[in-house]
Amino acid sequence: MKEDSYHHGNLRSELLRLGRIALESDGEAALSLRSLAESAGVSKTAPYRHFRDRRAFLGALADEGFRILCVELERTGGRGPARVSAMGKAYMSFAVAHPSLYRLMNSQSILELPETSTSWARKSFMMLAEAIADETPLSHGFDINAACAAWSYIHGLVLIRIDGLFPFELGEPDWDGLSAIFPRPA
Amino acid sequence: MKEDSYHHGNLRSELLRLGRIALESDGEAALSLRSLAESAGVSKTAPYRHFRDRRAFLGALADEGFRILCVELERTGGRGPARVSAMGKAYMSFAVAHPSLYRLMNSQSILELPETSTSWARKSFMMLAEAIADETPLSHGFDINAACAAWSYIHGLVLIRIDGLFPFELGEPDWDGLSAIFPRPA
DNA sequence: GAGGACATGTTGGCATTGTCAACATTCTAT
DNA sequence: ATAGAATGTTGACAATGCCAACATGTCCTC
Repeated sequence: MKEDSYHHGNLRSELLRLGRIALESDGEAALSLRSLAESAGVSKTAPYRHFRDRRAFLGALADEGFRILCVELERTGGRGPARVSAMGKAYMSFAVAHPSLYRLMNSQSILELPETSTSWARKSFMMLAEAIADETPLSHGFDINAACAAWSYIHGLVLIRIDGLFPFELGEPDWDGLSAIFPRPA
Repeated sequence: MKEDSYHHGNLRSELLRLGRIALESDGEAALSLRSLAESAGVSKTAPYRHFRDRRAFLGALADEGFRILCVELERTGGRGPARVSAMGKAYMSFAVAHPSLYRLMNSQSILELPETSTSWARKSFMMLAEAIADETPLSHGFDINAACAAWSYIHGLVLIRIDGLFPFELGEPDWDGLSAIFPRPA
């Protein structure tokens, strides 16, 4: 654990910490393992002892992100419509707080990784889906299409906001109406 | 225009053509101006006579994409609800046909470019927004929040589909219900 | 404790890429 | 024809991902 010992002691978590910072300040494309290694005061290839390659490192960052997201979704209280809108808000808050991380977490090449992400990613989705299912009339049970529709809407809102896609001023989304929109009667 | 002349003759459009192909086959991150130049049978720095830098090249690709999208949205006929759902379908079809291009068109760093995209990008959005406005009760007029909500939903659906985010089988979205969902009465 | 397996870190190197500067060739307009 | 603008080429530099070979430290076993 010494500062100047041959072994760093915490390199893996230190790289992840620096990676989070670099990711949010300059975006994924600009993130390089070499420069992170330098920041950590370690040689250029040291990171490869902890991550198979750059993609695996990004996968680990994304995995962390999903874990945090799960915690924040879990923390939302309430039941029924209130819970759904609280989750929508929490989801948006997370994305606005960590926009590059949010993009990374939902990027194709990262979610393709077999070893990382999938479980936490799936869990965070299931939390949303279940909150929506609670809201569904019981006769319908768990409506996968309604869950996907709701998620699509939130995902779209989030991206349009964090990517600055919308060319006009926007008010706060109508979170309270969220559960009223989905699911709709067939 | 000769094959082996010093001047290529069509380098700009040839690079764009090759760029579209490379973009869809390997994704944006793997696209390199050097390799495109080589494919075009031209030296590694020739592209810089036509595009300021890599980002500007991607911007030109995105611009083309928006132009095509506008054409395809324009082509959708109908009025009222039918037009809205037709546009939703056309939008999705475009994205599914050119997923990497769609991602590029909606990426932050590209839309930041001052010279490209903005006008066509804005136009394609306005087309969607106006179709939705047509559908809005006239007393409401052009409801920017409703337009954004509808766009968010479609954008989310598209990304979830092209990025393969959804961990379950999905049915076709309920396009016919689209205009019934947004706008909703305040 | 001695010694060896294993984890972790380092050096040097290679290929790819973006981009610049300096130079070459061709086209266009006068 | 000739000057100047377009367009293309060569050579170079720095940054990066990643590999191989080697160094150093940790830890477990005897």
